[in-house]
Order: sequence, then C-alpha cells, then structure tokens
Amino acid sequence: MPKNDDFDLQVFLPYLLNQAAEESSLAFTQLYKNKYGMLRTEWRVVFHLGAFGKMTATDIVVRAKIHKTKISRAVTKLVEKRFVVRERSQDDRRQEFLTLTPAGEAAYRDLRDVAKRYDADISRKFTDGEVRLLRMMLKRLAGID
Amino acid sequence: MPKNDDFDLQVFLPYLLNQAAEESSLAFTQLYKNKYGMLRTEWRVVFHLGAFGKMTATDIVVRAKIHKTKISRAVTKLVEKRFVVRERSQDDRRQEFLTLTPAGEAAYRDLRDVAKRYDADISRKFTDGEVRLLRMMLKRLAGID
DNA sequence: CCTTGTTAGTTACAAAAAGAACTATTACCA
DNA sequence: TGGTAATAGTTCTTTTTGTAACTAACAAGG
Repeated sequence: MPKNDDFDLQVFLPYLLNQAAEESSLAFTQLYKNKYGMLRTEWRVVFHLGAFGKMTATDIVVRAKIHKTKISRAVTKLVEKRFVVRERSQDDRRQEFLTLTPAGEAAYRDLRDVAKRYDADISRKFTDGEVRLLRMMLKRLAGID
Repeated sequence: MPKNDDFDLQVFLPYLLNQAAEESSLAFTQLYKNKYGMLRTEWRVVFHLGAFGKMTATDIVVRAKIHKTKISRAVTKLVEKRFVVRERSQDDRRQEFLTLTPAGEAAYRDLRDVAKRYDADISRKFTDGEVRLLRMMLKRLAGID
C-alpha cells in the first residue's frame, strides 16, 4: 500500500461516528438478542414507549428518526407478541396511540437495566468529564437540544 | 406523553451514537449520492483505494471492518463503472490488487474534498480540544487503536 | 504426490430495508 | 359546501444486506 496523502479516512468524523455506533450497537445487540425475540427496531419502539409513555407511531418516527414503514412493521410484530396495544384516537381517527402492556413494561424494565449496565461499561472507559462532554457533543450532532 | 422515569433514553450512549451517526451520515449522503451514483460501500472502497493506494479486497475488509460480501459486490459495481481495475497477483493467483482508474482518482479527490468540508463544518461547532477528545473517544469506542 | 486445512473472493438464498403508491381521515379555503 | 391538499398508517415492489455455502488457489505434513 504505497500511497498516503494528507487525508486520513480514520479521522473523518462521520466515519468514526459510524464505526463507533456500529460497534456499540453490535455489542449491545448480543445482550438482548434472544431474550424477548425482538429485533432492533422493535426494542427501540419499546424503549420509547417505556421512557415516554403513550405516544403515536409518528411521534416515534420523529423522535427516533426511524422510517415509518419500519415503525409500522415493528408495531405490528409487537402487538402480535402482546407487548404493545393500539388504541384509536377519538379526536383524530387516523392516529392510534400505542402503549406497553404489562408484559411490555416488564420487557422494557429488563432491557433498560441491560442498557444501563452497558452504558456504565462504556462510561467506565473514560473520566466523568469526558463522558459528559461526549454526551453533549453527540446530542448536538444528533440535533437533540 | 405523560410518563418519564429515571432512565432518560436520550442520554443512553449507544442511542446517542446511533442518532449522531445517522444524522451526519444522512446529511453527507445527500452530497455524494447523485454525483457519481455510488452507494456508501462503494465510495468507502474508493476512499480506501484513494487514501492508501493499491490494495486487495481483504485489505479493505480488515481496515474498514466491512463484510467481504459487501466489498465484493461494491468492487464489481465499481469495475463496471470504470472507477476501479482489478489485477490478478502473479505470486498468489487467488488475490487481486485493486487500483483506481483516472476517473476513480478524480472521483476520489472530489469526494475527499466534500468530506473535508463536511468534517470542517462539524469541527467548527466545537473547540479544537473538544474535537480532539471526540475523535479519541470515538476511536476507542470503535476499537481503532 | 495425496490428503487435509486455509485463504481469497464469489454466489445463492433468505431477511431486512428503502421508496413509492395506496387507503382512510382530517384540514383548509375559495 | 366541494374540491384540493395534507396527514397517519399500511402495503407492494425493488434494493440491500447478512449468512452460508461454494469455487479456486495455495500450503504443509505424511
């Protein structure tokens, strides 16, 4: 591999972000994978419902920036698995509110604890100040303010 | 959205990483998408060949941590589009060296400049020290050391 | 040499995603 | 009102992907 110009791909930020996200996501996936038989999009939906309570599919689309067809299919699966219930809005009958069933709540709490431990593992690799800064920067990059 | 327990999804690191990566990746994708008609994996291959020069598919697999089937398919496409040429090794006739054609070189330089500008845009949102720290942390999280 | 094992890269098949088009409902406004 | 546009969510079709199995070339020990 002879050449090497001044541009180092490995310090290109979007590249680094992707690699880091992929790595942590992969590692985390192993922890919950076969526990409730949920796919990534499914437990992301569960997370949102657990953390924020009753909300519509579109609310989740906006917050999580996941495509609506993915949400739609994930919700269908979650309803089949009895983790989520739909409730048609009376005001606007196009939308439906989603809530976790007791089984969904239990799964959420369980996954949340796994997430907390995982998060703590990452945090342990750095100082508190560094982690705080990382969160701040990622939030800004993600457009969460 | 009534509820909100002590676990804030928005500070969960893998979540933040994903969101930030998705955001920057989406924004960047728009810039090169229709320019050369390359998919993400394809220009990642171009980037590697441009930055490091002649190398084999396996070299790219190792460096970029992209699955070899993806590389294989990307290379096929890039050869069809005349951005890359294959050259079978004389020493070991299983492997083939990949290099950019002049057209590939031109595309690389162009995309590299876009990437630089994009990277600079991100960097401008923070101090130099912060960006340095971010890169360091992301590298460690990504397992690049 | 022959057998077994390893490596480079491709291909086949199944799972997942992205996009576009669709249904149903509501909103706007001339 | 009536007609057009917008929104919530689903479904259909086409691309991408991920996994596993495959071909071809080399390597090493008996």
